[in-house]
This record gives sequence, structure tokens and C-alpha cells, in this order.
Amino acid sequence: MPDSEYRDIRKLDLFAQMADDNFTSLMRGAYVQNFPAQIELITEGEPSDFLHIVISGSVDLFSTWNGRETSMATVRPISTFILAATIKDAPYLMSARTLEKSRIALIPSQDVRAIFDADMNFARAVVTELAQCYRSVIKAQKDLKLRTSLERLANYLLRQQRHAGGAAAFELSFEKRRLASVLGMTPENLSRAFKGLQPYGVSVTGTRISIDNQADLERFAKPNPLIDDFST
Amino acid sequence: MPDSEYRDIRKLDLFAQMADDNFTSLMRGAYVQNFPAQIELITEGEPSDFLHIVISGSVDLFSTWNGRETSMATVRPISTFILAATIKDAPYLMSARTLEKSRIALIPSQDVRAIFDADMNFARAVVTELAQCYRSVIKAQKDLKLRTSLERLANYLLRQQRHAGGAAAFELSFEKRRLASVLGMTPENLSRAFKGLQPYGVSVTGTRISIDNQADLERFAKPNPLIDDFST
DNA sequence: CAAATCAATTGATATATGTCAACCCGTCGG
DNA sequence: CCGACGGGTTGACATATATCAATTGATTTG
Repeated sequence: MPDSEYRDIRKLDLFAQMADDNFTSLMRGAYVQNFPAQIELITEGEPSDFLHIVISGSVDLFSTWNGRETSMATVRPISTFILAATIKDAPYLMSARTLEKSRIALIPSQDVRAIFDADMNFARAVVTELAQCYRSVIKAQKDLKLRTSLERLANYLLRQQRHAGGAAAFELSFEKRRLASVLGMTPENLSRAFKGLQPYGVSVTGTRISIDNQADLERFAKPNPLIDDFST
Repeated sequence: MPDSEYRDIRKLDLFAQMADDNFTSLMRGAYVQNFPAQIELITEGEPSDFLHIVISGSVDLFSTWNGRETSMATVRPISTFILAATIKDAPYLMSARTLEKSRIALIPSQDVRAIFDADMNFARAVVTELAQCYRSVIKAQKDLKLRTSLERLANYLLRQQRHAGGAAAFELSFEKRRLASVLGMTPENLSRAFKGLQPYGVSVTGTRISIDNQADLERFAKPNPLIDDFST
């Protein structure tokens, strides 16, 4: 693993505070691999042998049941996924596939559990990270249960706008069919939802979104930190 | 706090392995209180000053947005709630109200965080509990996004049946309007959904459910451990 | 006991969302 | 350049779900 990657991983909240030799020993057992796009990295139901870290590229977490499929989340550099399964030594609840060419680090789960017991700072970081993940899913659940698809899209656009720096125009960070799945609707419906937001000053050209009337959209979307603020 | 309650709390997975004096010191700062039914214990958005433990009765976790409300989960004895907010020292994401007369223990959040740093076994238990909570929400999310309301009800009944011991007939553990909210539908729709399951051998009288054709219902519901098995 | 209350149900209807088929329009490879 | 392909869009339609209003039936309360 190149030195710069090593240092980038070290900087993750999860690893930043732990003792040097514990981090080194975690990394010693780690693999780093490049994957092409559209590769299924893990499959739900399988045992969780590795904690995964996305170094570059992006990964889609999705689930299937009875022939249907839904996108649960997207993982972008640099962050980890399936920490909970690793900690519990339980089967994956979600599958993961690369969305593009990606570089992934794999840390054996048993090493993570061992270091967890040995390093108080790491343990604290794991707990904080898990609590964060938990709260994110609760927010997503509230979004799903309390809002219509139009409201979900409106709030998604506001979040994305903020994430992109706050300018009136910005790019969607992934293709619309996947956005539809993340938001819990069909691609056709998403297309109509974009039209449904036109009266509130939203215009779309390809992946480029422009919010022409910020106040109007916010009045409609009614964003709420307890649902839309991912930092708390 | 009566000795029997003290011992019951001690037996919770979260506290079972920790050192005696750490547990004692946690409990020293704790309050125990009796609440009547329909009391709002916590309100979403407020700071998380206490970790709560339901000793008897039951508590509804719910959320609101824009005048709508949805039930997120029910907490029954003996277990804790809002662990994640306590650990992160972040605002509650859900409100909680007693469903019936309930006895609740309150442990100051800062004590929990302090003992977490001091007791490795407690830390490990907290992580396991959080990972469990996280996975439960992921399952709930899959349930919501991948299934229709009829399928959700069918699988709920199968889970409830198993929880009640597996007999063909059993009681719903709470009122239908709340069940509807938990399943993400209106009470009217739940009523129709019960009718929709009649062809699969489900009959309902008040809160009593009878599954007359187990195989038929399961063939329709297609239960899946990665969604419906709460233990893993 | 009678009145009031509230959960549950039912029917009629409106709205939201999904499905299917067709089409448009870029991109990519021969 | 052409044609195949795939994502996106659109329209027509079907289905799922919510809403509203009315009724029932059980429970509570004065």
C-alpha cells in the first residue's frame, strides 16, 4: 500500500486516535485491491470476513428480496462499510458493488475485533462510528415514512446542493436510476417528480440541477435537521 | 430501587459483563420513576441527558414531521433506548411516550460515557448493542423498501407468531392503529390488508390472530432471515 | 343505565405510485 | 457513417395507498 493511502486511512475518524502499533498491525493484515466497475464485492447473507474501506471510486450498498432490488446507500472515499457486521461477526445484510473503477482495502474482521479489545481509543471510535451509522439509518427511515416521494426528492436536492457547496446549480453525483432507487421510487416516477418540482423553481438538464428559487423550494421541502442533517 | 430490579438490570447484555463497582456507580446516579400511560418521556431534538431503561410497561418511539407522525419501534422490558444519542451526546432523533403505566430507569448520559471509557467489558457490550440496533433498522428499511404493505403485514404476523411461541393462534401485542403506523400504513389500510390475507388462511377476531394455513401464508410472505430474523 | 368516546371497520373516492410500451437521444463499436 | 445499445423520458393505464365520511361495537364515564 502506498504511503499516501496509508496516511489517508490513518486519518479516518475510526483510526485517527488509536495507538501506532495497533494501527500498524491492523494494516499488516490488510489487502488492497483495484476492482473494475460493476463488480459485486460482497453478497448479503455471506459471513463478514473483512471490514472494507473505499480508497477511491465508489460503492453501492443494495439489497434484494423476491426478485426486487433497492439501493440502500452509496459509499465514497474515504470511508468504511459493513462495520456492524464485522463487529457482530454476523452475516452481511447488504450486498456491495463497485459503481466505477475502485480501490478497496480489506481488513480481516477478526483483526478488527482483536484490536478493538486491545485499544480503548479504537473502541471509542468504533462506537462513535456505529452510533453515527445508526442515526443515519434512522433519519433515512423517517425520510421514507414521513415524506412523499416528491418531498424526498426536494430534500435530497437541498442536501446535495449544500454538499456541493451551496451554489444554485450543481451536479447530481450519480445516475438517475440509482437516485430513484435510493429515494425509494421508480425511474419513471423520479422523472415525473423532477417535473413536479418545476413550479418550485427546480430545473434539470441531464445531471445538472439548478435551483432558481431557493426560498420556494425550501418552503415546499421543509428540511429538518433531525432528518436531513447528516453531521449530527 | 428494589433489589430485584437492580439484579434484572444487571442481567441485561449491556451491563452483564462489566465490573461490579462500575455498575454500582452507574446505578448510584440513576433515577427510577413510575409514569402513567401516554406520557411523553422525551421529545426529538432535545439533548440526550439520560439513557433510559424500561423496567416494566412499554414505550413507543415515534417521530413527527410537518404534522405527520410515525411509530418507529416499541420498547419492552427489560431493555434500553436512545443509546446512540447518549453515546454521541447528540439530540434525540425520536420522541418516546409510555403506552401504558411504566417504570423507567434514567441513567445520566455523562455517567454512561465515563464508564464506557473506564470499563472495557462495558464498552464491548455497548458496541454489540449498537451494532444490533443498527442492523435492526437496516432490516426495517429493507422491509419498507422491498415489500408492499400486504407483504409487510404477512411477515409481521409470522414474526409475531414465532415470538409468541409458534402456535397457530396468538394475540397482537398492541393496538391496530399503532401496528399500522409501525408498518407504514394507515389504520384503514391495515384493516383491508387483514382481509387481503384471508385467502392465505389468516383470520382475525379483535386482537386475536389465527393462522389456519401456515404453508400458504409463508409461501406468500416469503420470510427471509436477512429481514425478519431479529436475533442476527 | 345512558351518553360519550374511541378504536375499528367499511364504502366511496382521490391521489400517489408502479407498470408497460414507445420513443428519444446520446455513446460506442464496427 | 451506421446501427445497436442503454439511460432517460413520456403517455396510457393499472394498482396501491390515502383520505373522507359514515357506521359499528366496545368501553368508559357521569
